[in-house]
Amino acid sequence: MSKPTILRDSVKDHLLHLIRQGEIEIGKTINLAALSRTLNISVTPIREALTQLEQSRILKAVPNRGFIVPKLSLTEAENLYRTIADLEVLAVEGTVYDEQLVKELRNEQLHLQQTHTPSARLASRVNFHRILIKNCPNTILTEILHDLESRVLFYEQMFVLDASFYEHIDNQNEAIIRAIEEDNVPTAALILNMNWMTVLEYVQKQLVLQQSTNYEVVSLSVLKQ
Amino acid sequence: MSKPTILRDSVKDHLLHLIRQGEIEIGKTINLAALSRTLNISVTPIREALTQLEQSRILKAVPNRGFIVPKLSLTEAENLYRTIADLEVLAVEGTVYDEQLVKELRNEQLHLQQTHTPSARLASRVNFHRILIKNCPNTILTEILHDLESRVLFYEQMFVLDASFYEHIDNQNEAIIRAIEEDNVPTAALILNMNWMTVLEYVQKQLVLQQSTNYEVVSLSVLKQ
DNA sequence: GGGAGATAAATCGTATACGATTATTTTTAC
DNA sequence: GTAAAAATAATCGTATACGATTTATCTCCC
Repeated sequence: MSKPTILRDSVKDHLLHLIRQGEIEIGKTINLAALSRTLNISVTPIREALTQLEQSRILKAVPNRGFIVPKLSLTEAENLYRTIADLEVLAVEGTVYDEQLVKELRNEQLHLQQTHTPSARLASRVNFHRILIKNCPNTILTEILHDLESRVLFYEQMFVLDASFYEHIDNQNEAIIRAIEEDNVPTAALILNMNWMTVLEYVQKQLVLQQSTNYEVVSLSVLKQ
Repeated sequence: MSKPTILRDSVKDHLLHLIRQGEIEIGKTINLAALSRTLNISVTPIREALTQLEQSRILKAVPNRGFIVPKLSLTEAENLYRTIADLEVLAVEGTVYDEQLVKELRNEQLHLQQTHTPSARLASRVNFHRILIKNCPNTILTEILHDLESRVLFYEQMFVLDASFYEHIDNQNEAIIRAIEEDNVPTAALILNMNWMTVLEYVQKQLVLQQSTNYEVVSLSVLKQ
């Protein structure tokens, strides 16, 4: 006897997928009527899903205008990534790593090394972190982490991360696994924190670049006058 | 130029108030039609608010039956309070306590000492913690804490906390303030953690009591047969 | 060509309607 | 009297309708 499908849950998954694929542009209103036609359902469950994503802070509701993916500020990026790092360290410290779990980490690490498209790499990186906290007994903590990671995924996929970035990540993941294998949790935690700080630095760099690109566009249009 | 009122936000506040006042019984479906009549609005924004509270995990949606306040399990209580304690310690470690903030803490502590009804004490205790993290620069962290505390408030108000509990809290708050005044953050953090563990122990005790009370009721009805 | 104002079109947020499901009440059988 | 089945009422989740607001387009004037 299977659980009934609630449309808002399906819509929420679909929306998250669209967001993660970068198919929703920052600042642009998500069009309810278009979504309704695409999904062939009414706007009611769509709105319910959207308001849930608003509650998650993945989306922002602009009254009378609709729902948008908000721009990520430098400050918010910093706060998000620092919090993720801190929480994941807590989760790792609360986890017992048996052989099976280490094996899964190793497999995902191998997969990350063998994968070459940005989206596949991102997915693999995400999986690595999911496996890392998979056996954490504190489900509240893992739920929060899951939510926070959902929030940053969109921005990461947007910044078509390059090869040197993944080489760096690769090395850090490797070191994390090794520390875990040696039951050296403090070291694993330390490298894990560094790992997230690496991501933060990269995202911040891209945000600054993006900002100065926008500034140049504005400057050019001023010169046109 | 003020922001337009979005009904679901007002409804959400109202629902949270009802929940915190214990006016919604655990496990019983929240009646949409009754709420619609009470608030004199349609069920649409009510459902939007409810689905947001579902997303917050304050409520649970039971398909085709509606929304309920879920029962708090011992495990979940432990995970919630441990996570709150850990996060609040992080927030305190990231906060600079100036004279003004310490003064506010002192005032709230005095208020807690002078207040005698359970609901006023709970409100004061909550305020104390809010002031404690008020100047934390990491707004992501404070948002998460705010959400987590919302989740446990209902259960705390339900367990009409007694005088010895508040005496204990009082002492711990006093010690936290003193440690902060001495710029001794590690000690403040330690006592803060103990503070939340005290609350956890009390809530767990009440949950166990409640459980055995329910067991007795079931046993009596079996004997009747 | 650009800005301002007016108008039309599109869209949002909420209300209402309705079929499906659950809860409650009534009826039937033992 | 009790349990099970049937009938009825209540409610949920979704679709549709509609007034309010925003966006896009058009026209006029400088």
